[in-house]
Amino acid sequence: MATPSISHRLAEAAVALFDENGYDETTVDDIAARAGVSRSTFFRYYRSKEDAVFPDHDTLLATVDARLRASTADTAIVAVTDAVRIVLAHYVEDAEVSLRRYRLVGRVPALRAREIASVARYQRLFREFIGEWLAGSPDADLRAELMAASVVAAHNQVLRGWLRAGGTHDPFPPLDHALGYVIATFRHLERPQDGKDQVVVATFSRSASPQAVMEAIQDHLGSRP
Amino acid sequence: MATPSISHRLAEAAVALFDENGYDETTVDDIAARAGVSRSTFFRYYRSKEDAVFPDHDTLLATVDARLRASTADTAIVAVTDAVRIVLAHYVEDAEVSLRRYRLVGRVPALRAREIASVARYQRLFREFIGEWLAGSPDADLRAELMAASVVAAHNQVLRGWLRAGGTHDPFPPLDHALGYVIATFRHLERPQDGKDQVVVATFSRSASPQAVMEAIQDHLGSRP
DNA sequence: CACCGTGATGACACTGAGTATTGTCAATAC
DNA sequence: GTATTGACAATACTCAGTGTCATCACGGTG
Repeated sequence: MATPSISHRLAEAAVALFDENGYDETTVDDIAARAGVSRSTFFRYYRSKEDAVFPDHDTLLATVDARLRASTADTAIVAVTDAVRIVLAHYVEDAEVSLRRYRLVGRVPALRAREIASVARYQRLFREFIGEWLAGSPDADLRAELMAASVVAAHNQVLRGWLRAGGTHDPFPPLDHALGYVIATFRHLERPQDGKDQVVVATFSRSASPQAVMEAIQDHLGSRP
Repeated sequence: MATPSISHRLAEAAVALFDENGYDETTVDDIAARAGVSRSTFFRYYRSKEDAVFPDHDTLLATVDARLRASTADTAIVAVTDAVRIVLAHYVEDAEVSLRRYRLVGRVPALRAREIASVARYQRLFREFIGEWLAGSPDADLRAELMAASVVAAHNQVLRGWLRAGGTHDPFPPLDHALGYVIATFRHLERPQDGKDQVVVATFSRSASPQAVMEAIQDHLGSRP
């Protein structure tokens, strides 16, 4: 259409003004004026000034939630990696906007706080999903918490690297690497299929003393009480 | 002294009023009036309404920072666990206040956001410290990010459990368990001392097929590229 | 064509957080 | 005794966010 949606015009006006004049210096009136609507209309589309910077977070969160829920215990790991890829893909799709927002968020504490809060919402989602997946196994809550935190941290690390590099390279190989790392690290979280068919690998240095071997074994056993 | 510090009176008045009348329903004027000072005095002691709920976060953060900086690469793990214990100890010291705040934060989204932001600051601190510690090793940034996230997640999991239980039990054994778990999980993050003297443990199910063993080994190797 | 319901928008008023400025008073220094 | 400093109060201001009501465009209906 000739005139893009009001919602989109508002978001664009907001980011442009924040960029030009600074966040605190820009009033909602300014944004509404630039978008050619009234102040009240702004608040009809966005609950707050910050909201205009993160227009589609709720949608994305719902998408991730849906992807996680559309899986069984057998496909949990795939669901998690898929969900993370969805999020990253969302940033990559609109690299222009993502980069501008990244620079903006870096300069405005209020926006940084907002972003951190939304990251926490993803982490909570993953935690709940993984918690259900692991339910019944020992330390399920703890493990779910740790794995959710790691998954989200891995995503953020890759995303930040991509943003800092100016959104130039393809971030999915790094993401796969990072997620592979997380999954390998947490592989022993998976519930043993039938309790007897586990495969575990151990190697010993030929020069290792029996004491050193014992300590390694104790550490290993100590982590699964 | 007969009259406690104004700062303390303000914080107490704030939490009391938030408890009685709700957060949004309480104005800064109310808080100041209850503390027997003027509105402007409130803002002299706290930058915002939320600040009054988390009076000593900055101090605690500085303490943690100091503890981390007062360590070398050799003692990094001890420093991390110590730092986490400092934080938990701070909550336990004043269980009364911690519990009241926990209930309050659970009900007020604005406070929850604030708390999440301060958790992020701890995580950042740990990430930087661990990053320096691992500097030079492959994937140092990624590993630092993951371990910091896990350490913080472990702490929060234990803290939440303690708070939900009403602050009754001693949370340090659970913390040790959780941290032990994290450290065991990330043990292979430690840089090998001299590259040849590692001790690694591997066990195989007697019924495992050679293929299963090979897969396990490949997974193991895949996590250290 | 006149009428009517509906949904989007604007105009406006109000509350309250946070800031900045200025004034006042008391303690301490000199 | 006077000057300086610092803690607090008083006041006015900006602006985010909420709520209410009027207006206008519109599509359908009689």
